Amino acid sequence: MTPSESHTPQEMMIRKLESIFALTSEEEQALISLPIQIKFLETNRNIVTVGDQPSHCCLIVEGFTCVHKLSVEGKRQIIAFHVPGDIPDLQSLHLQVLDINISSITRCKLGFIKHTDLHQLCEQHPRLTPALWRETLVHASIFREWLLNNGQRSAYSRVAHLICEFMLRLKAVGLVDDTTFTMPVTQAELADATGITPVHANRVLQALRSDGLISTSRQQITIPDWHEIQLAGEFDPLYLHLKEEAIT
Amino acid sequence: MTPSESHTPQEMMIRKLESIFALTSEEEQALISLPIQIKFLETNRNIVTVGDQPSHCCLIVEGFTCVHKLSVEGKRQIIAFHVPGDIPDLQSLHLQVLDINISSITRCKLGFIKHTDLHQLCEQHPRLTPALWRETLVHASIFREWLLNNGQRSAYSRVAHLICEFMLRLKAVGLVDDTTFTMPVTQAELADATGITPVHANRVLQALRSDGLISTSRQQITIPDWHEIQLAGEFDPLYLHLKEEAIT
DNA sequence: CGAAAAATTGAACCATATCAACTTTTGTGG
DNA sequence: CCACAAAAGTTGATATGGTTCAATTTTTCG
Repeated sequence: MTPSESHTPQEMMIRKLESIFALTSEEEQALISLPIQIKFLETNRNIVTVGDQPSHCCLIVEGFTCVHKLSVEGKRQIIAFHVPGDIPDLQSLHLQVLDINISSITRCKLGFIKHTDLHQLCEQHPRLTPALWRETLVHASIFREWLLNNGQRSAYSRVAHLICEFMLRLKAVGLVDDTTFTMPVTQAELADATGITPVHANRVLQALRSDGLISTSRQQITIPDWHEIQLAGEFDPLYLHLKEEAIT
Repeated sequence: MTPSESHTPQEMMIRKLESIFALTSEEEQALISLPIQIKFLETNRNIVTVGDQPSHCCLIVEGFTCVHKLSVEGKRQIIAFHVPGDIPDLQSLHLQVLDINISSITRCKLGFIKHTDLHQLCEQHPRLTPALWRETLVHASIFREWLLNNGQRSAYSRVAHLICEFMLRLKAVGLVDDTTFTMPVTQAELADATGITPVHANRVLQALRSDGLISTSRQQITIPDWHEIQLAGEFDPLYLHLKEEAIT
C-alpha cells in the first residue's frame, strides 16, 4: 500500500463524495461519526455474490475491487472497477437481492457500513440522501459509457478509454502522483472489462506503449501526454459528473 | 396506438412503480394528482440531448424511446429502450448535466413532470424517495446486464436476450397479450443496441425465426416457447428486480 | 400511388479469437 | 534471502464470427 493511503474509512468516503457533491461541515461531521467495521481481504476473494441479500454496504478504503457477472458458459464480464472511496454495492440499500458479484482484485481494506446506520444518517441529514443517490447515478452513468466503449470502439480505444477513466477517478480521491498512478489490473481482467481476449489485451497494451501513450512499470502507469490518450480513447469526462476542480 | 393504452400518464407511472415497489393507496393518490404536461412526438425525434440541463423529467405514456450515445466516429450505441411507464431521464433529478441522448423510436405520448414537483412529492411522501431511487437503480442494473450481454454473448444470444427483456418489461405494465407483444424496433436499432451491424441483425433474426424461437408479423413478436428463448438468450430476470407476480 | 425507409441477399474481407507453447514476474514457505 | 511454484505476460500461427459494401426487394406511410 502506498503511504498516501493512510486515511480513515470515513475520510476516504468524504473525499469521494466531495468529488461529486458539496458537503457541509455538519454533514462531514456526521459522516465522520458513522460506524464502520473494518475487514482485510486477500486478492481475488468474493466480497458478495449474486443472490446475496446484504445488510451492510461495503466501502473500499484501500485496494481495488471489481464488479462482475458470469455468462452461462462461464465467461466473465467485468462491469466496473472500484477504487478507494467507492461503495460498490450502495445499490443494495434499495435493491434487496444482489444481481452482481463483487471481488477484490488486490489486497483490500474494506469498511462495512450497516444499512440501518446509513438510513438513519440520511434521515438526520436529509441532504445526504441526494448525495448518495447521486453517487449511484454516477455509477450508472459509468455503465452507460462502458456500453458505448465496448459496443462501438476498437479494442485499442477501449483500453485507452479505460485508462483515462482510471486516472480521473483516482485523481478525484488524491491517488494520482502528477502523471503516474497505480492500476493493479491484470491483462486478463482488462480483457474481461473490455470484452476482448487476454491475448489481444496484451497486444493492445504493447501498441499503446510503442505509440507512446502510456509507459508502465509494474502496475504503475504513466501518461506522458494526457491530451493524446484522451484523443485515442475518445475520452470525455462529462459522464463522470465530477465537480469542476476534480477534472483538470 | 393499441386500445390498451388509453390510460392517464399518472396511471402508467403508478403501474410501472407498482411492478418494482409496493405503493400505499395514499401514495397512489399523491401520484394521481401530480401535475404532468402532455406532449406528442413523431418518430425519430430527440427529446433531450447530451449537455442539456433539464428542469423536467420525461414520462413515456405511449410509444417507445431509446437512450443512446454517439462515438466520435459517429457510431451510435443504444444504451436502453424505454417503454410506457418508464422515466428515462429520472437521473436528471440529481445529475444536472445530461450525458445521454433520448429519442423517440415511435410516435410517442410523453408526460413532462417538473423536478420541483417531484422533489415536493418526495418530501410530502417520504417513501416515494426510495421508490424513485429504486427505479433508477433498476435501470442501472439493466445497463449492467447489457454489458454482460454485449460483451460475452454471441450475437444470436444477445438478440434473444433483448427480446426476453422486452417481453417482461412490457408485461409488467400490461402490454403483453398472452405470448405476443409489440416491439417497434428496427433492425438498425436492434443492431445499435446489441453492438452488431444491421446486416448481421437481419441474419440473426432470420435464424431465430427458422429455429422457431420467435415469429414476427409487422412489429408484433410472438414467443411460442418462453423456456426455449430464455435458454437461447441466457435470460434470468433477476436483474429486472420485478416483484414476484410480474415475472411469471 | 409513389417515394422513402426498412429489410434482405451475396461475396469478399478483417479485427479479433483461439490454441499452444514459452518466458517473466510475483509471492510464499522454508 | 533463496527456491520454486503459481500467476501473469508474451509470442506465433491459424481460424472465424461478424463486418463491409453494394445491390435488390419489400414494407410503410403520406
